[in-house]
Amino acid sequence: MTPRAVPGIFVKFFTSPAVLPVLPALPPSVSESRRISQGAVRRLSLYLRTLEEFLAEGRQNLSSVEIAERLGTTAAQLRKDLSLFGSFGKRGMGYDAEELIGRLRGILGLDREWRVLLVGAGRIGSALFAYPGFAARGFRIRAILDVDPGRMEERWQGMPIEPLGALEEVVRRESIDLAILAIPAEAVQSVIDRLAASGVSGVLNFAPGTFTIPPGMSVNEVDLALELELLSFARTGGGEGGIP
Amino acid sequence: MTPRAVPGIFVKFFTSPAVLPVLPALPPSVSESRRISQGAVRRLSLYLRTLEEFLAEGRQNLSSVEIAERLGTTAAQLRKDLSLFGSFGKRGMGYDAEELIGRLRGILGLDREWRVLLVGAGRIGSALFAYPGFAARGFRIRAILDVDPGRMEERWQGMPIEPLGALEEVVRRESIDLAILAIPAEAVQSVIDRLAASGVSGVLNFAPGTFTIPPGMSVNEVDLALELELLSFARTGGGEGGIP
DNA sequence: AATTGTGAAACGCTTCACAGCC
DNA sequence: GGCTGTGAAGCGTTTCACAATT
Repeated sequence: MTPRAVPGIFVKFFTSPAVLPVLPALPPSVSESRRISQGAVRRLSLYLRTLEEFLAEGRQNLSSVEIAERLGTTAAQLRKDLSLFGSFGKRGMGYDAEELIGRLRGILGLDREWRVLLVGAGRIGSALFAYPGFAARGFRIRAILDVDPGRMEERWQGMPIEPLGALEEVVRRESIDLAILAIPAEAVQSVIDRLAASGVSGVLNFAPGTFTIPPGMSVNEVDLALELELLSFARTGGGEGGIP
Repeated sequence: MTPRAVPGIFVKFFTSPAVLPVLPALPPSVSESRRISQGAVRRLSLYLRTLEEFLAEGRQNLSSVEIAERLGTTAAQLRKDLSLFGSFGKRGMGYDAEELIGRLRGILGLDREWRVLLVGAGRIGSALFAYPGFAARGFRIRAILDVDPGRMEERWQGMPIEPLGALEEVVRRESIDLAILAIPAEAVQSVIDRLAASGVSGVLNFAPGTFTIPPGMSVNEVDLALELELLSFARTGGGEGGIP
């Protein structure tokens, strides 16, 4: 009788597979609500990364075929994905790398800074704190929380580790937008609820489990063991298992 | 002109979205090759986790509705997924938790030990080395490699950090099945190639980038920044960006 | 009476193919 | 001539609904 449960995927209001709601966004006509699949959003991120690679190589003008080829996808897929948000190329010419990068950043919400709270200062928390990929995309870790009072003396790059009890205060003080949860599964539900009550509506969670997501909140789950299980399945070939 | 490129997904021989090839597996008739979607495999992992939760609570007999409800999916989806591999329930009765757990473990290849090589002893490598979720699923880290010669004095839980140059020797010595890559993106391609040449055919890679996957190899990419970008997209609502 | 397993229908995503534009 | 943007076709996945089974 779980009131609102959620799988290893994520959610906002949700329908079944993994769909993010999107407001007008204005491509075809005017005000018209659509839904963008998680797959499409993931691909937009990959297009952005690939364009940055090309730009670093000095390639300014690119066709959908070139971009798609490098990524191992198809040009039609790329053009269809972009067409969900507008029309960013020139017929006969292709795309301007710099311009498309700017557009994608805007679409993905990467044209601003995101103020991030790290909850959990264990090994995973420490690795994420130092992960350069976050800062490169505008995600700034502004505060660190941990349950263990023994950690309160520590400073990470000058940043104090504050007690979990201070969550609400810290969220307010630092105007936190998003939280990263690197804590044991047992602690996740309570932290999610407190974050939601404090107005934080985006959470990246690394502890596997089934949680109830408050309405309006987006939770993205990363289950590291599950990612390895995909490989054990692939290497096993589906495993015998069979039917009697 | 990349010969064989790959997106942020994974691959074995692959078709477009994300499909794992599966040998006979024997449900419907007999020898007949099918393909299981990555989504279905992910859900099987989630069913397994949920059944273990139920079993820990003392619930032995479960209906598809109960399992699906806890996970936030539908009973039809669960039954369809299971039917890809056989028929594991009793009509009118539901599923026996213990038996279905065993079947799922077999299907996912979790009924054995996997000998894992950790490449990269930086912060992420260190977090993964200590991650308890891997051991709980039978993934045993048997060796650690790093480029930095200064690390060679260290012992992690008694395990030496060996030089990257010893990769081939270590793979042979420890009969490595799978590798986890926690190294800079620049180093990934060469390590993938050397692993493939040494007979390691499953890789979990944490460095974002576009790589060429040798035939027969499965690579699963986890891009931590991309997981946060999904949240920035969700919170932005697709972002203005708009069309001129 | 309850619940599975599964064809068939519905749905959504990907690919095709070409009109429209540069 | 070359390449984008997009309706329509194709295809895979999810949902429905019911016959089969305990």
